Amino acid sequence: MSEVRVRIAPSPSGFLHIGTAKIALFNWLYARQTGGTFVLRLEDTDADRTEEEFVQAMCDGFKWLGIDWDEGPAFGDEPQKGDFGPYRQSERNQLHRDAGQKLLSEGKAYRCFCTKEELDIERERAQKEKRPPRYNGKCRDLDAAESQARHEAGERNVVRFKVPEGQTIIEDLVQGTVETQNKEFDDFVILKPTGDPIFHLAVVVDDGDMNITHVFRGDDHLTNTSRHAMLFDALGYDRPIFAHLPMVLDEQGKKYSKRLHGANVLDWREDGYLPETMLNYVALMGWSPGDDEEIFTRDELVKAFSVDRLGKSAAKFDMKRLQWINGQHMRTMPIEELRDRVLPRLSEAGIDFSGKSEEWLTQMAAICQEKLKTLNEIVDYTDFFFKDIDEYNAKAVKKQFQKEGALDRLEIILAVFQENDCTTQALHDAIEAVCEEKELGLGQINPLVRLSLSGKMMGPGVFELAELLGKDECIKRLENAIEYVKGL
RNA sequence: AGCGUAGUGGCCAAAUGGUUUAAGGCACAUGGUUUUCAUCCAUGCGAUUGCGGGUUCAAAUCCCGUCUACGCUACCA
Repeated sequence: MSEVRVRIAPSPSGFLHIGTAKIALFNWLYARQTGGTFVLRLEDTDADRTEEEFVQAMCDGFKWLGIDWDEGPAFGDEPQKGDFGPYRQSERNQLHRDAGQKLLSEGKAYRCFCTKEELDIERERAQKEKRPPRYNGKCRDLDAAESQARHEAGERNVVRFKVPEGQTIIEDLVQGTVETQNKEFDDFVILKPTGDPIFHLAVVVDDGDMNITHVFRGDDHLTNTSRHAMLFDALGYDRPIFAHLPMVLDEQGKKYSKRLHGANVLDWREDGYLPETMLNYVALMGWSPGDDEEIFTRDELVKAFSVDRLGKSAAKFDMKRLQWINGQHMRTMPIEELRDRVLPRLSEAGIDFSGKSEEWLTQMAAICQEKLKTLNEIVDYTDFFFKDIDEYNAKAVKKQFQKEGALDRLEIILAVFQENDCTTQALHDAIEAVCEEKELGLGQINPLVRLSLSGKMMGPGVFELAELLGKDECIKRLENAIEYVKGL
């Protein structure tokens, strides 16, 4: 068996779609696991929809996910890689034309002079009579010489593939044996009047010429695969092994629309999700490990992946599950790494942390690690460190500051802070001791501390955050809180 | 209209004829964890395996039918 060669062939008409990412992931996993080659090929034949910035945007998505390619086209700073180029379909046009001509000259295809209008009428009639809409093969048996003459005279025509008799059998890695009667297919077009290829011809030629051995793609192509198989055969290529994967559905169970937030994989980066989360989650939509393991790093995925555990049914996107997976990854991440990933989110929120030491920032990340579900939540969890409290959480004010005895308790807390070292341990012990002495519960003290120091009712542990805030600042904030409560 | 694929608790899914009174996780609920939110831990909740037949001693698993969803049937990709 020759070396595994797989590919992802997106049409760069925008961003990297979550569905494309899923397909790319499985191709990539297979390549990495087998030591094979992962090829990036751009299906950019739809010229007006393809722009260089789209190519860049799409590849930014791949890079963020950590899906790297061994062969692919040049763009931006990327050099062309690989010996099977060009890797843009638009630059392979002549190859496709030649393949079409070859089939024509071998009698495996023929020119069709039917007009579009004729065919439209025929199709409509078929619909009305509840017959399957298929081309009737009118031009199939046209005399070759006559056909050529009409073509040379400039008569508009397309080239159709002459679908052979018999049946086509595909051994799909996911779908199993797919057997189709060739008579279910009409003679489909392979070359447009301009001589440009139709998609089906182009992919087959490209996959054939690039020696692609395995094709993992969306199951929307399952029916097309029989056509492709016939084309592979007719052109004398070895057929690759196919694996048709179910597509990604949105939370309503519909095909993931491009317009939906989250269709772009980079939307998830923006929302504070980790690339390994996306890989992990998407892998679990359509593949399951044999055991109860659910959390996988990129490397673990490469190791654990196996073709025979791919599923056939489509899965709906589930935000809650994604969040959970993200939390799991955040928790196992080295603290320095979490710090470095979280800091840019603070910058984006306009928070200036340049005055803090690296050690302090690491500590800040550490006290949040067990609580965060997304990177973005860091802002809500820590912004009070970097600015004065301009407003106390209204609900918390009602629940804490406006309670009977709040002021007395704040005075007690202030005394504790004044008399003790401002460390997690010291504060904890001191508060506990005071609680016992005054017969108070921690629940009557800690929420007041939190609210006074952070203005919020949630966040990192109170003593931990107090230590990071520093003694002077804590005392100042407690005094402010006392003034505030007096004014109520 | 033909052909194709899928249908297991709200969601992801395991189990391809029997060790299953259908795993596990998410979500949800309750309790505990230095208050609350979150995390974590524990417990719990919840499925006549789309529906109807059949084969079998035995079916989520095999067969037939049916419904629903999606895909392909483009001079789109």
